[in-house]
Amino acid sequence: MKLETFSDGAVVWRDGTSNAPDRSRQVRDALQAAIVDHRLAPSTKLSEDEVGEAFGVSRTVVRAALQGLSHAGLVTLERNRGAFVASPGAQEARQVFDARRLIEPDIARASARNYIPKNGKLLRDHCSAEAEALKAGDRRNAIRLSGEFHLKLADIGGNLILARFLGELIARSSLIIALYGRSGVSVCGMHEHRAIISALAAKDEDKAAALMIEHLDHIDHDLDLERNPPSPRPLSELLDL
Amino acid sequence: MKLETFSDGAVVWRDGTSNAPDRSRQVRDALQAAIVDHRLAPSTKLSEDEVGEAFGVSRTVVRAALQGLSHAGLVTLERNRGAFVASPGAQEARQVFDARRLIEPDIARASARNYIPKNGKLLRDHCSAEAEALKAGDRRNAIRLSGEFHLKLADIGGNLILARFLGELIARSSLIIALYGRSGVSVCGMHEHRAIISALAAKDEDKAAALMIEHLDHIDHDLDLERNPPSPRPLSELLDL
DNA sequence: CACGGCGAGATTGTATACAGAAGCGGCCTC
DNA sequence: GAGGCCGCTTCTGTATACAATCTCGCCGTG
Repeated sequence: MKLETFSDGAVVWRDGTSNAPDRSRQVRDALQAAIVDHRLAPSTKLSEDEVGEAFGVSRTVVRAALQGLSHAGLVTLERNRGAFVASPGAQEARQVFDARRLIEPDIARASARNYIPKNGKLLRDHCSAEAEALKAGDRRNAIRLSGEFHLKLADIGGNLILARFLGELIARSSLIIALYGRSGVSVCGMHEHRAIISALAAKDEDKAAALMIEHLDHIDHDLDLERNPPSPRPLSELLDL
Repeated sequence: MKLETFSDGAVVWRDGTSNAPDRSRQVRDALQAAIVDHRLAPSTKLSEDEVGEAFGVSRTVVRAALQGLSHAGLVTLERNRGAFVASPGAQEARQVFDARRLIEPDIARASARNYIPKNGKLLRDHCSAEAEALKAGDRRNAIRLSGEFHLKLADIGGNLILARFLGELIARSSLIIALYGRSGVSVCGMHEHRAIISALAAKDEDKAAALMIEHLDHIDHDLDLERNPPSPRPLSELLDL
């Protein structure tokens, strides 16, 4: 399948995640998923050989995936030493959340502007899935869905560039929560998600933005950036696919 | 991009440009520079072999560089077809500038907050260099310096994550100006840069933000997003290193 | 004359081989 | 016994070889 570009700029440029038999991206996505839902702890070493063997691909492919993750800030590459799951410091954590506080209210506004009923159904279904995962104690899916909610909002907002930025920020947030989260579980107040949906449905931009700020503040207040020293060096090996 | 993490959380996150004999990054930077200052036109094909020969490296290194540029939105990769200098459509262009209008005022505010006299000197010197390049008709350097001014502001602002995002946005802006710019030359009203510096020196956050918005609007108004169809493209070869 | 299939050439996708750097342990020295 | 030096091992960095896929021109047919 090809990627079509139209003259008027209606570029439907979705990352070729779905249909492309792009092995490197598959590995990248799998690793990102594993990092985001805390199966791979910060500072875990990602040896090229090891990862390659796990996915049945050569180091070439793995390297491409790791470089992509590095660009997204989920992995740090150290020359001649290898790749490690990122372990953001307190300062970096603050900057990530500052960036989110800047971007997400604007996204919420845009979503309210662009809102159509179909969005509401999708978002509500999403929230139900979240609730279900949370109730079932399925922490992995709860975390993933919680982040995806914010991403879906960004998609509705319509600015694909901001959406991609936010994707990075959310992924990194997940790392940060893994390192500094207090409760860890109540990652994202799901009720707040529902409240935001209501504001969108009412096309109330200001309210949507305000609720988003409040929501982010709640997530932020669940962090303890002081107490936790960057983290020692646990070396775990859990790549259960 | 290497990330050094200290135990106290003081993350010094320097691009490994200077000391690292990282060939892939060198190629990436050279290509980015060539794209940004319009030596490489949008839609130009970047053949791996060709680029590799130009820099005297193997395709392995080139591929890494191209993938990085693709992630930054300066290059589009098409599977089994190769890499091309990106040719953003009108919609994408609007999104880039919308993102800048969102991020840069905040950066201006932060810069005003963090301002110390040393910054003023650096920025004024930078402006002088801009003026000089402009007067000398050195379009390449004028464009580059004009963009770098915004980046320096982001550095002063202190949020490295936003600074990196902005770096991407500025690079892409350069592409957009190449495609849709009317005058093309008055890329960035330099006087507006000076005005912003004054606002920073006065630590007047609101004024700095307002001036920044105005500045971005001016750049934006120099674009003609309607008229220009993405543009067909020749194959030029101007990689003067 | 137009259209569609087909094959040669070119270009990318992936694997593998080799070279060089970092880490580790043993051994020697003081 | 402690510390430092030097080899080995393991890993990454880079180049290259081979396979898969696409492009484009050619030729045959309707």
